This record gives sequence, structure tokens and C-alpha cells, in this order.
Amino acid sequence: MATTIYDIARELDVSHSTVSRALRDNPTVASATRRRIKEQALKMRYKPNLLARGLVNGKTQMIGFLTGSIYLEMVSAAAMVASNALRKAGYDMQITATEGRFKPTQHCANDLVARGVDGLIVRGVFPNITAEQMQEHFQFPAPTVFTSAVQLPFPCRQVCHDEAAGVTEIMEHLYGLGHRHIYMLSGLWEGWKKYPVFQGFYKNTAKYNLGNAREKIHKAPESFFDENGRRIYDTEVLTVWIKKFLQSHPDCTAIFCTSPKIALMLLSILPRLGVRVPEDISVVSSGDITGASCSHPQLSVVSLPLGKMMRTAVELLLDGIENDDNKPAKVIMPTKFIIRQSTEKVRSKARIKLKN
Amino acid sequence: MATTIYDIARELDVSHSTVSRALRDNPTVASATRRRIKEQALKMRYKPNLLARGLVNGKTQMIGFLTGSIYLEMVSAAAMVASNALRKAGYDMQITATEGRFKPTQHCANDLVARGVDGLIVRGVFPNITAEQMQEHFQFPAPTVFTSAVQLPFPCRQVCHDEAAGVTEIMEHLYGLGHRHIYMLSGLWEGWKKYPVFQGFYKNTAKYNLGNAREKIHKAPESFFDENGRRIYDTEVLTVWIKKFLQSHPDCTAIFCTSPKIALMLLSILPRLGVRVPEDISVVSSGDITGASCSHPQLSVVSLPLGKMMRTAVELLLDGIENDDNKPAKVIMPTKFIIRQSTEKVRSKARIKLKN
DNA sequence: TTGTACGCGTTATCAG
DNA sequence: CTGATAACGCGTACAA
Repeated sequence: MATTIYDIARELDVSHSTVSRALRDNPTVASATRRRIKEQALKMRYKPNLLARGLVNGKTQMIGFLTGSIYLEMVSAAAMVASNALRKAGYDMQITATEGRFKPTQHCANDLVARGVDGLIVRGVFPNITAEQMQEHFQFPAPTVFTSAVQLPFPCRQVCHDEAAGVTEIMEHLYGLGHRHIYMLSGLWEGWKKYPVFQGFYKNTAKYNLGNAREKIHKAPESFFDENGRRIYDTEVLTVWIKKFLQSHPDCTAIFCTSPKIALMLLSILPRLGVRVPEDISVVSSGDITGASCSHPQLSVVSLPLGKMMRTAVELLLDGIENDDNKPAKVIMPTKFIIRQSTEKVRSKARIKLKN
Repeated sequence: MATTIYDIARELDVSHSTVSRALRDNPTVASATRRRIKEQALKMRYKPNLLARGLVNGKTQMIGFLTGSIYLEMVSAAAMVASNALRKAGYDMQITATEGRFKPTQHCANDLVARGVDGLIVRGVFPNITAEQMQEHFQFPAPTVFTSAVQLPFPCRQVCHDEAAGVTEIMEHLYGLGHRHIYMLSGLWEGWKKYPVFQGFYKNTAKYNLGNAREKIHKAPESFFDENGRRIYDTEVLTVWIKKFLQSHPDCTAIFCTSPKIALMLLSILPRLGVRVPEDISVVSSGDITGASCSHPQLSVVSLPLGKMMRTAVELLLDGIENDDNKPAKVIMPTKFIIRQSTEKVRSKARIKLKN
């Protein structure tokens, strides 16, 4: 059994409440006894039971970080930032990854709350969870901040990045390079048609008169989890897919991927099909993972202000906790377009031709 | 305030203990009342207070996952596997990332225990924490399983992968391709000289008579965290570093990286220095991150059995929890060498020459 | 079948 | 300055 304040009290022949006070530097207890108690506590390796403390205080100094997956580089990076920022403010953060499905997500969220977290950071939107479901089921008694690429269509505290603006930059860039046949390769799940990427794509396709946006958006093959817990896009499958795609869309001169991972794979697959990047086709992506700067060619991307977002989220959260409210607030952060080498002037040939 | 069993009891004019029993399907309570109570609980959106439950039960159904960083792809993947395995067994898992330094790590570990976790998975060894410190400070009252590349030099439950064997495979492979000047580029911190990678490298360098191993091992430039929480190896710095290295070691025909990320960067830097991979220099790494299969050329790697390791760790942990013991156990898992395209027959020229 | 009373380890309020 | 005593919400002997 772990030692409790009672053990210390008994040993020193004082009451447990004196021990409790002494341990938290309450000045009402004589400095002499205070010292004695602290020494004894140290000697007995006393560690306060945080469950008990949380129960009586109604506060746990613990923040929950809820996310569908911790596997994505950008998610884990975000978690680190949030964790460090919170630690500075005296809070611990516990990450809970839920696989993105509704049931586990809700379960974990409830658990977090039931475990008495003082606040909640909900990262991302979840596959197969609609906005309506989020609104209905993601109302927690503890202050909550949502962070994602999506402006949630209900009042809540949230900080998101302006992905649509990023898309605008991309389209502007590509258009300036002469591209008129720009396709979007989406790895995103259904049910969130309102994704700003889509909106941005629609808007700009219209603005530059690039044809029917709906026909330009294509869904990438599903990814899956391998036995090592890694989310994998099967290379073979993607190869077949992109081959078919280019055969039926030979006018394509630029591909905009919503996932940098898919973009990176494209960079490696296309040359094998006899398609050069960027000479034949330009590739660009949303999301700046580190691999993007050592790919061949280096990938042009929309960089997301993850660090700022998470620090802001933490600020919002702490504010909510201090003032014991949960009043809606929306912060939208600008993205930054990083031009590297995967985007170039449009090719002269109208149609692309694959090897053999 | 959240609703408690007392609230339900009052509403239904029964005692709170009846409610407590009913809610956990205790057959001693009349099925009629049981239904009434459950309905009422649902209606009042009752959620059990897990702090209180944990306090009285001495069990929380919660496992802590302690790691220096969650940022590495392999760590987050491992976390997902463990989390899912634990969930199946009825446990929740909370991840705590500590930045790898001693103080926060110890703090977080104590916190986890103080919060009443039923068990602990400690992933990796920690920068700047020696084996002695680990032995002294990582003795927790709750069952603990360590997972890492290192066999901890003290009795504990642990599952590690046999990295040395992986190195052996690499060296065998390279030697077979004619390489006699194999260098190791290590991204690992000091203080853990006992890393099996080193041992494996020493052993095989001796075995194949490849010269003084100590002179073959070189430390890569330090990485740092950028504002977005990503661990970055600065490309410029690494470029300068590798340039200098090759100038002073022109005999080098193969580089073995302990970090796949560095290897990937090398793949992109070397060509810019006029060095072709694998024609001029072979590159190989320990750790199979997904980017390794879409690099140019694809990277030969030692693949770690992360999934199996984590599932085994979970098994060990659950065993420890069930039997309420913490008796030492050591599981060592074999790695798998994946030959891709970054390793080839040794070049004919004795010395490498950089562009300009 | 149900209710009473107590304990889990803290903190907080009151007397003294 | 210190010590009873009462919460916090839940589980559970024990009694009814």
C-alpha cells in the first residue's frame, strides 16, 4: 500500500489535517511542524493520491487530448506542442486516440470527462461522425476546444486553419504556371463535404473557369492499418488507381492532394509510369510533413500553422477553465504556401501518355 | 453538476446502494427496479464518476503509456497498437509524452501512478537518463512493462527487439555486396553506449575484419524541435556535415543510419553532392517508416516487429495485473531485413569524389 | 430484495 | 496553531 497522510500523521502523532496543510505549505501550521512533516513525508515516500484529491477538489489539473489517430505526423506534433504548453501552465495532458469511429470516440470522451479532466482538446473531425452527431454528443461538462481544418457548424470554442485560403494560393500558383486541368485527389472521408478544401477548390475552379469542379475531385483508394499500427496506402493499389485515372483523364496537368502522404507516394509512382514531375505533371499537397522536403522532387505544400494553433487552443482552454465558462470563440489561422520543386510550368503537350 | 447515483436514488425513492447495484447488473436487485433505475439513469444522463470509483476500487481500468516523444512515426504507431489491444481487454490507455528529459519523465510517471493507473507501459529509453537512474526511479507500484531496443540491465518486465541481429543482417548483406568500408551514422544520444546497434556493429566489424569500429561510428548533427512541434534535422547542417564526412572518409562505400529519417534525408542530399545512391554509396537504415518505401531509391531497412512487440507488452502487462505481481520477464523479438534499392554492389572506384 | 453505515484519501470548515 | 468532523461519489459488508 502507498503511504497516506494518515500514515504520516500517526507516525508524528499529529492529525491528518495538519499533515495535509503542512504538505501544501499552509502558513497556519507552525514552520517547525511543517518541516518535520515534510521530512517524514519524504522519508516515507509519500505521494498524494490524485484520485482522492481530484474527487474532493473537483479539479484534476489534467487535460484530455482527444484525437481519432495519433499516427499522423501532424497530429503527434500538435500533441507535443499542446502537451508542452499545458505543462508550463501546470497541467498534465493525456492523449487518447480513438480510431476515429463513433463509438470508441464517444466512449473515450466520456471516460475522459468521467475521469475528471479539467478541459478537453478535441483534435480534428472524425471519420463517420457527422457535424450533427458532434454537436449532439460532443457537448462536455468541461471546457472544450476543438481544433481542425473545419469550421464546426455549431457554437463552440474552436481554432482552425484557413485551409480554403491555402487552396486559393495553390490554385493561383498553378494557374499562373499555365495549368488549366487541375485535379484534386482527396483522401478524406465522406460526410464532411463541407471541408474547406472542397469549398476552396470549388470557388477557385469557378473563378479561373476550370470546368466542373465536381468532376475534378477524385477519391483516393482507402488506406488501412497494417499489423504494426501504421496507416498504409497500398502502393500497388495506388499505382493501378493513378494509372487508370491518367488514362481516363489524359488532360490532367496538375494534381492537388489533400494528403501529403499520398502526394509523396505519387512522386515515387509517377516516374515509374513514365510521367515526370514536375515536367509532365505538377503535384502539390496540403500539409507539410517533414518528408516533403526530402522527396524527389521536393514537394510544394500548404503549410499549416500547427504550433500556433495548438498554443492558441491551449490559451482558449485555460481561459475557459479560469472563468469557468465555455463560451463560443472562433479563431481562424492563415496557412502558408511553400513553393518547392514539384510544381512547374504546364507541359506543352495536351495529353499525357503513360509508358507502354 | 453531474448527476450522481444519489440523484437517481432520490428521484426513484430508493437508496443509492440499490442504484449502484442495479447499474452494474447485480442480480440481487429486482429486475423491475433494475429497469426503472437504468431508465432513469439514462434519462438523467448519469455517468459514473471514475475518480470515486477508482478510489474505492483501487482499480481504474486505465493504463499509462509513457514515452519520451510521441512524435516519431514508430512511436505513435506503437501507441495505436497498444491502445487498441488494451481497449479490447477493457482498459483505456492514456499516452503521456515527456520530452525525454529526466525531470518531466519522472514527474509524469509519478503522476500516472498517483492517478491510479493499473499498469504502465514505458516505451523506449530516455535521453539523458541512464540505466542506473531508470533502475532507481522507474520502479513503480503498478505493474510495468518496458519496451525498447535495449535490454535493460536490471530485472523487469520487458520486450525488446533484437536490433543487434538486424545489424548483423545488414552487415552480412553489405559485405556480400563487396562493401568493406561501412560507416555508421548514429542519431542516438550518449549515455546508452550499450545500445545493441553499437554492439552489433562492433561485433560484425570485427567478424568481417572491417577495421576499427570506433572510428567508423559517427554522430549525426543534433535535431531540434521547430515551432510546430516537429523534430527536425536541419538539411543545411546535415548537408555540410555529410560533405565534410565524405571528404575526410572518401573510402566510404556504405552508410548505415540508426535513424530512417536521416537515411531518407541522405537519399535526397547525396545526389545533390554528385553522389549516386546506390551506385556510389549504399544507404541502409534501422527502422521501417512508411516514407522509406516511396523514397528515391527506396530505402533498404531493418523492419522492427512493432505490432507484435506492443501486443506482447500488453499481454505481459495484463498478466502482471491479473496476478498482481511484477515479476521480471524478458521477450526478445527478431527483426526483419528488407532489401530495397538503396543498397547495391560496391562501386569500383576506391575513393568517392564530390561534385566541384 | 433493499437500506444503513462505513471506507477509499483528500481538502475544507469550524471550533478550540 | 491544531484537531475533530464533514464532505466528494462510489462500492459493499451487514443488517433488516
